[in-house]
Amino acid sequence: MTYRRSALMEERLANNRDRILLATRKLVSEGGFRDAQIAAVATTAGVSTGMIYRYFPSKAELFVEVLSAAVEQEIEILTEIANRPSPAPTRLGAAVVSFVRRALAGPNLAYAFIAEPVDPEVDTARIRYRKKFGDVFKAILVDGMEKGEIPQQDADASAACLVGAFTEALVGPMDPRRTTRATKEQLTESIRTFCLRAVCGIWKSDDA
Amino acid sequence: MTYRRSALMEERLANNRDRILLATRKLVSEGGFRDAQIAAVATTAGVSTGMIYRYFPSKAELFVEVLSAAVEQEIEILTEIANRPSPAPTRLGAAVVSFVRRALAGPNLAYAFIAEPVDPEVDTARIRYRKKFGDVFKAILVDGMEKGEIPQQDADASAACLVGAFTEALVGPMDPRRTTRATKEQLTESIRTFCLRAVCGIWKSDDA
DNA sequence: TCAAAAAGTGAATAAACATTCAATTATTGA
DNA sequence: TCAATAATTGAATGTTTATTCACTTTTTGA
Repeated sequence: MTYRRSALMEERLANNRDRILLATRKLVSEGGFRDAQIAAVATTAGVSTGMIYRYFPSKAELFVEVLSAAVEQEIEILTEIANRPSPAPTRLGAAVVSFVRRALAGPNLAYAFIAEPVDPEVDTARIRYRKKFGDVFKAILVDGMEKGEIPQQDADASAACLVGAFTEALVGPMDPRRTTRATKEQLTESIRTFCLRAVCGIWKSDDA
Repeated sequence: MTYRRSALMEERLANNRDRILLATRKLVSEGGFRDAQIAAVATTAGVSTGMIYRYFPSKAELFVEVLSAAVEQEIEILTEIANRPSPAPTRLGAAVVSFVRRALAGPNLAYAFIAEPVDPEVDTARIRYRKKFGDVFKAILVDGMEKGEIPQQDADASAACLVGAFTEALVGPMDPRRTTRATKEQLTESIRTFCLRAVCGIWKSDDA
């Protein structure tokens, strides 16, 4: 054989893959899956369309990987909050605020995460990830109920409701461009209050 | 002129239109907008594809009309509940339960209402209708706050959260086919509890 | 019954994209 | 430098559907 991948080449390949993922993520963040056609991804990543198929078997799998990476990162952050030693309501509020702040901060995948992707394969993944997302909140609820910090309730239903509540409040009403910092903080606070009261009955204000 | 529409003909035309709308609604209920291709709609309605374009300028406008009719009917029911003389929390709980029960009862547009349609034109309509939907709940909240039945809160945010909460709880977790009547009632109750506590702090149980 | 006008049909057209692949360029080790 | 191999390209292909339109059938009023 007169060809074997050098370390440099290996790196360049990995680089290409990352560039494609990044480009996809960017497009999806800005305009949803709708705007992330293969041609657009290729242009944004600075590669050819054929290139993309060297790294990903199909558009659907590319989308799934983008979604998965985004959700896993998000879940990691929220899990850290969920495992803190503070009281369950405090952790829950902190988790909600953490997610909402990031979502309001700039273009992100929140919308694509909620919305229905065109592709059934991606859709399946999306539902799975939403469920996983809810599980973080469910864990806080279950823990809080055990410790008597949160009243008894249907943890599955409450977790789903929580996820629905703060995602809807984010997607629906706001044009992200015409929103000041203060308005955003106000909305964040309103959502936190809603979510805390929803599961605790009473709103507690301590941050974390 | 040797042709003018007779009353009978007029009726048949209206009938065709309705059949097309009904067929679209059926397909969307069962498989989302994805499954409602013009060809499928035509077959289901028992007309030709060309026919559809005699009654609707485009697929998008057909979809919007289906969505609009469904939402308006839903809003009418909920508005009636919102205008009852009972205390605001009672009305709110009743409205939530009313919507959830219908959604769980069988194939319906709940999913399509929440999910992202493929077409931007339909998407715009969808967001508008979701907002309208939230307004019914907002009205109950505002009224309840005035009467001191509901604690002061950001009515816009709470309304959005409510809509998100009960729609998510409906779409996410359940396979409608593998769910018993009892389970459905249980879920309905869990959602009601969540929503009531979310805006009132305390859960009251009276039906309506 | 007849001709004008409209309703109705569905095969053909068109547009939008994902995917492929023959050809080209780059990399590697000898 | 060279041949072998891999990476890369982007025009061509295939697919999926909305939409159109030339043609057929039905309806209407005289």
